[in-house]
Amino acid sequence: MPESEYEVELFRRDGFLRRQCPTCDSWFWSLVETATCGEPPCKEYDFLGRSPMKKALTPRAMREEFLCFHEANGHTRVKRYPIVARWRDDVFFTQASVYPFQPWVIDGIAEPPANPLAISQPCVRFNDIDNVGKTGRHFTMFEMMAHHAFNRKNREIYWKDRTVELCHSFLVERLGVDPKLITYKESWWAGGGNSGPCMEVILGGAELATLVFMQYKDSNGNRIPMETKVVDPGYGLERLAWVSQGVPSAYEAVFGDMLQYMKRATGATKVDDRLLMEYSKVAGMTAVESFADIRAIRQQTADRLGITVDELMKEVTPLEHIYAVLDHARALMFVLADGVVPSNSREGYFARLLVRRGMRAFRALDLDMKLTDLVILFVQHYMEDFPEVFANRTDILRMLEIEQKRYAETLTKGRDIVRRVEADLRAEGAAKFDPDHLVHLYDSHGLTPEVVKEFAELPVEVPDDFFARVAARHEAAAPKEAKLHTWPGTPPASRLRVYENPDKQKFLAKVAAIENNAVVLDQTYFYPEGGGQEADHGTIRGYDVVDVQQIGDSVVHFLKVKPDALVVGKRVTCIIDWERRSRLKRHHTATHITLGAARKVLGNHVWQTGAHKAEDLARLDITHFDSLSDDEVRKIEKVANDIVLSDKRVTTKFLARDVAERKYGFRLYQGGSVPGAKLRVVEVPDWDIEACGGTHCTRTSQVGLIKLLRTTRIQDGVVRLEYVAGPAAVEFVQKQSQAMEAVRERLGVPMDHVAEAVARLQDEVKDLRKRIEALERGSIRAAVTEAVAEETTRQVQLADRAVEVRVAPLGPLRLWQAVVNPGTTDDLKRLAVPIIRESGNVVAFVARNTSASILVARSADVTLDCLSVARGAAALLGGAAGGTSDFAQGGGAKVDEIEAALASAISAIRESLG
RNA sequence: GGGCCGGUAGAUCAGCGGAAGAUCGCCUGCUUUGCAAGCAGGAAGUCCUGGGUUCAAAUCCCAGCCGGUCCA
Repeated sequence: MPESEYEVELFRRDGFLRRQCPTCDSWFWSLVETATCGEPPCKEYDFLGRSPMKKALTPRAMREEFLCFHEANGHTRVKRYPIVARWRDDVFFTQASVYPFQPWVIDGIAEPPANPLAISQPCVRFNDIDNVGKTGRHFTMFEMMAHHAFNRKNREIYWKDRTVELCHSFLVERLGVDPKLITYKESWWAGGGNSGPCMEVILGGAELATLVFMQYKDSNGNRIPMETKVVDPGYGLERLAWVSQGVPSAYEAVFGDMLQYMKRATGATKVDDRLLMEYSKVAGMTAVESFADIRAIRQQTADRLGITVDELMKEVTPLEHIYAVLDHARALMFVLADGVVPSNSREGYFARLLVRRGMRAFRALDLDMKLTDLVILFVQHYMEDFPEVFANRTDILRMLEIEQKRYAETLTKGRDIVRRVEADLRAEGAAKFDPDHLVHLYDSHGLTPEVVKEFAELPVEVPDDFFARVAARHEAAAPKEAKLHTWPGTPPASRLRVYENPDKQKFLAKVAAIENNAVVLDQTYFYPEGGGQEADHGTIRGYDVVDVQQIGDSVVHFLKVKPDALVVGKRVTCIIDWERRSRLKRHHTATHITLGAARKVLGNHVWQTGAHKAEDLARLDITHFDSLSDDEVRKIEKVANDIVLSDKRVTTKFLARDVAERKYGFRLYQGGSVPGAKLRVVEVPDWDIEACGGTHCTRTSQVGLIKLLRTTRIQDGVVRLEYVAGPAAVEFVQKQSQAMEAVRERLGVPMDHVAEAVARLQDEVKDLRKRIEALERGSIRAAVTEAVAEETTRQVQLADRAVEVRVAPLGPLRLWQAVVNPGTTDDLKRLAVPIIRESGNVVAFVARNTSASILVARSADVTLDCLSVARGAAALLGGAAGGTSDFAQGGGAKVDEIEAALASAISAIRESLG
């Protein structure tokens, strides 16, 4: 790496020296000679118990210190961004302070809210979740503080010199750190498609910050200089607070009161600080990648302290669980406050993961406590700095309660499942739960090996590669479906003018390009499919337009047939199918109104996760933790229609992205990420505001009736509403009342008695069916109980018809035969069962339908192999038979052979018994 | 978005190609001073829906609906 990349003014001015670390070979800068670069594993923490900072600061104080310092140095303090990154579709969560500015701001498309700015951004990362609680430094949720400067091509704010200077003086002047203790380590940063040089700021063996100078865009192996160079430093708030306090672990520094509360609740005996410090030191030295690393840390710590690993773990394990549960509760509070609904997919799954891990930690601690208990405390602790956690507390706690209940149910069920699996294992003679069973129990039933261990009596063998085995079951890749309508290559650019005049129904345009059925015009008022709204239809010089798609900078019209009469360069008349457009418009505005209604009725956690507006139906997917009750559906429908009737004005306007975000917040991003510097903001006043590119009614009253048709829970945490509006609603209501009227007429009752009448009919059918069965049985039984002296024919009632059954004495037994035509196997069964329930009977019945059936059965006290008899007869029918020696059935396709098959069965029986 | 598991009596589930079952709960009777219980009998089923394979499907295959679970 060339030295010039890193040699900043501060280093020259204050006389920093550049040296290479003898252990890790990396280059670093410091004021005095130091043995190594100062960062683990070259050097271990030496701030524990003796902070290099002048004051011990809580995270809150440290945050304020940082933000004030940068305000004093020309930065504007900005509010934190949501922890759910709804403005982008490549990630679920905000994982760094720069995420809110990617991609629009750093690509130079949109303006930042201020420049330069200072922020403390809550982030979540789940890749280290296994280490949380164990390493002294890993969290799932943390605050990344930063002072960002976005250097545009013609407007440089500041770059490396000032960045390092700010960092240095913050540490030295504000936090009172001896400059001789700080080292700046040269490194290279890459992430999210960008890269650049960076400097790691090391103090007391800990990395406090990474100063990233983002200046390249990496695209397939090439490093392209960015037009906007971004100062992207990341200061770990938790890390800074920890170092300032010099306590044994970051958790001790961050969780303060809550930690004391938990320690009291568990009655955790005071653990020797020295032990924890050694543990943190060793953990700090290790890059933790697998459980083996954790094991190594434990061993090494124990060795240093001169105790066994067991002795160490006895002290430390309860604390690890306490740390984890505190971390998870805090992360949940933020994640749920920002509108994540726990679910089995997407971002919701991570919330579920936190709940389940948290509950398991409580179990391990043997504590009768819930995450909600902790979250209530965290809300109180954070409400001053983050009032939104207080505002949403009811929603947060409700979702947590439900989630806790669900996991409790999973565990209750799990206990039974484990018992059953265990019984099967014993039956097979297995002596233990092998890895395959454990993987299945986890993957399909959510039971971790530790939970299985708890429920099982057999020994449980957990393989070290357990999670790798689980992962191996999830490797199959999903094929992407191709788009229906495409243009080969890149179509020529064209102007989309629908926003300039959304009322234009007819216009002239010049044909710019033609490719098969696809046409590009120089300008168009056709709405291309987008934001869940289907494309406009219509005609271009008489040719039917069946689809319109935005492809790059172009709008492509797809025609029903190849437009042979169109000529490139010629002007053509274009007409939009206005009936379709106005239906789409109504459904789109109805969608915004309904979303607002769902939010109002169900709560603030309701977000749109998808929507589709067609001509005759609209649907909206929202986040919600349960399926909707009839009452909730009715309420949403009522509230939505109230808004329709209130005749509110629907406004649309273009706003700069940062202005819109500042003014309306992130509720704007309902439909997912929206591209561009400017957002089109659609507002139903006091009701709903969204960034939306669709076409809309100008007043809510134009939507007409909104009729909810049905709601389904399309996955855990997501409910789909289907509804119609305007003329589509009228059509639906007409069709439905017509259908209802037809039903009512058949029943011959007034409309309000229809349900009752149907219920009565159902009961009647049930009753009749039973009576028929009873009659059948009675008639057959009557035939059976009569004495038989010689061969006779008896009539037996079978459902709707009488069947002739012949019965003949056969020694002390009675032999029954019958041909049921038409008849099925089931008929034979019903006929035979009452007979063979009595003693001394043998039956051989055949039936004819689309296929032929035979049944041979006997009473329990008769000795006869019915199965072989049936087999012999079925062979004649061209089929096969099965069953047991006392009850065999079979059949075949040769329906004309039933008489012969019966005769053969009878003679086989006579032979065997005679 | 994808993988895996499941849907049978009011509840929990067994059965997994040849007569729809168990346990608990429910009803009736008997036993018991009472309770807990015991004994005998009984009611209770669209085997999720629709196609297919088969002589025959709760059972096998396909599609759908519903639920659970894991992964990204």
